[in-house]
Amino acid sequence: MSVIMPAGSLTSRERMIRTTALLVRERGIEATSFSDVIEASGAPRGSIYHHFPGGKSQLIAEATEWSGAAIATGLERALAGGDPVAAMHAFIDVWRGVLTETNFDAGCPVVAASVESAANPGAREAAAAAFIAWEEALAGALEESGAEPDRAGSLATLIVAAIEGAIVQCRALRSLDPLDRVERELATGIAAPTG
Amino acid sequence: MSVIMPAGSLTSRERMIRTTALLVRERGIEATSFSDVIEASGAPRGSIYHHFPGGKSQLIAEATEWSGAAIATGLERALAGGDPVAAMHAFIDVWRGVLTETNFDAGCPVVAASVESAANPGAREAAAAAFIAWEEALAGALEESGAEPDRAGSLATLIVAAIEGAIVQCRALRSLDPLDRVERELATGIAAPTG
DNA sequence: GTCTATACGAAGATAGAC
DNA sequence: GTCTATCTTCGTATAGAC
Repeated sequence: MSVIMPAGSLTSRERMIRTTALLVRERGIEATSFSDVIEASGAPRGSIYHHFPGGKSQLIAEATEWSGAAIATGLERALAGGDPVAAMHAFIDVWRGVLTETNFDAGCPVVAASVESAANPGAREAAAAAFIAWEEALAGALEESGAEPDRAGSLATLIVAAIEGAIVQCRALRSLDPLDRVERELATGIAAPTG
Repeated sequence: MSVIMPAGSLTSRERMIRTTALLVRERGIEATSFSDVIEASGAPRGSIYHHFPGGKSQLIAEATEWSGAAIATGLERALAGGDPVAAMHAFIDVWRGVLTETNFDAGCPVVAASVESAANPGAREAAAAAFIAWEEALAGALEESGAEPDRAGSLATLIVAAIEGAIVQCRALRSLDPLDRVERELATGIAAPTG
């Protein structure tokens, strides 16, 4: 890669990774082919194995890693406001946007990586790392705003699991209802933690 | 199909559907081929398009439908005891068994149907029907045991979403921790519903 | 870094015999 | 209801020129 990299531009390699992530969140891993990535990204066909000598496994793993990091960044930005409940609403709003803008065709690429991890161990590892990173960020924010350290971790896992599960349901039902319901229940549960 | 059907036996067609469901929960839809189903079920190759003239789309849709119904049956049986919280624990225990017995290779086939629904509209519809059926059963039981009708529905959605999301995380992490944490949080949340 | 050409296998699907 | 054979398409991956 050249040392000169104008701000805002993307290398062919980066475009391929982003495009792969976008395709995977709609079709899944196995249904996303090199041809699809080439066509959608405009990347040159001959450079696939130059940039990704490990072939599709490597491309998928890197796309999953990129997705996990991108989502983590968005989550951390929301959490920086200091209010975990408000951050959760903002985070859910982003997913609402993804679902409606794609007519419920897109979901979370990290979930796809887990569901189709049998032939993609690298993607599975990247998915695991993503879940851990998201939940650590959430748990830290929950603790800072007064949650018992013992419960912050499990509450963070509940939030991530419920949102991801709701997204899956939204895609199947082609409706935002599951996400709306989960948001409502999570908000009351976090605001009034008992037990 | 013959009229004579000894109890406990399965037709070739039924075996194919069950086997497909088991393969899909491990590999996903796209990574499950006819050859895999033939080999794993022992079904004769020449009968695929006899039983499923709609090809793979039909087989996948029927396998998703069967999975949804099987899980609904298990859930309703657990709920028949009259204690929704106990039923939830029992339900989660079943998933713990699936995860450990398959060394975290298997998840929920209905989730796979949603994630890979782009090329499988029939599977998507079957997944949607499954989610609705599970949540109606849960919501009914929650109402009967005293939950406000208004909240029973959203609580049922939260439970299903959280468990499904936890299963996805368990597969990625190869650990039961996410399911354990979600179970704990759900139990306290249902036992002490505020808001 | 990108190109073309191609090898090679596997997939879903169909036809026609038994 | 099941078999074999085959068609066609598409997938990943590689080789070697530019």
